[in-house]
Amino acid sequence: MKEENFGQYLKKIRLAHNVSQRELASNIGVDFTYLSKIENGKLEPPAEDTIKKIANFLGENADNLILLANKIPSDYKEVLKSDPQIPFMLRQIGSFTKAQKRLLFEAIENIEKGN
Amino acid sequence: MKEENFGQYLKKIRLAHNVSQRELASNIGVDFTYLSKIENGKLEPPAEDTIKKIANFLGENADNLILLANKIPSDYKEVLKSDPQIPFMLRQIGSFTKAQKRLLFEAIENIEKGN
DNA sequence: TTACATGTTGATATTTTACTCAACTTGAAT
DNA sequence: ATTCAAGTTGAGTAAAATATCAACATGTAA
Repeated sequence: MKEENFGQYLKKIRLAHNVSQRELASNIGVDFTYLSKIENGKLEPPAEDTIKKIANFLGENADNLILLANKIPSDYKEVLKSDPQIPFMLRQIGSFTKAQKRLLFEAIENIEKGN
Repeated sequence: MKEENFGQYLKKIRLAHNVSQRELASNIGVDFTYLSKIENGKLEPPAEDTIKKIANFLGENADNLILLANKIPSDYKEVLKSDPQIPFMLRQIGSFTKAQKRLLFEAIENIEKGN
């Protein structure tokens, strides 16, 4: 199962919202030809800020789009720096099995609920 | 409690290892004057790759150094993309109280230990 | 006092990122 | 056949990121 790339996904959501390249472009403040090239994989995905504007205009989740673009949302920095254990934790999670991840998500649910 | 910056910290660990700017520089493949400026905050911290080489040469933790440089280790991308719930989780954790974080770290410990 | 190791500074260079602009193509409606 | 909206392509560019090089200063040990 090959991963969908940014360009393909952008085109898909843009069309799903019935928006032309020109319309999207003018609303987010870039040239429409730039979007064309991105959708066709001729250029790399845009900067994070531009991606956020796209997400915003199309009502999509910005984090997803940013990660698809192979970037890490820069907001995460604050979270990661807020506690020195968090970076460490993230690496641990990276080596978790699916079952362990499931347990983790459950644990988080419970912590949130205050159990 | 003001946060220590990259330059100050670099200088500290470099000296702790009794290494001159020239020695460190030549071992990681940059000009030593560049290190000088970084240590004195005249220039921004180096690229992630360069930071990794520093960490490696000085036997320090790369993630720490990279985060100090106000960057996110790009390795985290894989973890974040490995499961769509992880980015979401990270944001949740960002709004956790200290107590909740403590609970979370405990939970992770237990998951690892297989309880 | 010379010599040598270390560190600093100013000017500049290189590379990468993130785009723009002008020209052209394609397809559908009039 | 013309027009018009939409999309594509090639060449070029501006700014930010990441450094280098030459010159000089500073401390210290021979």
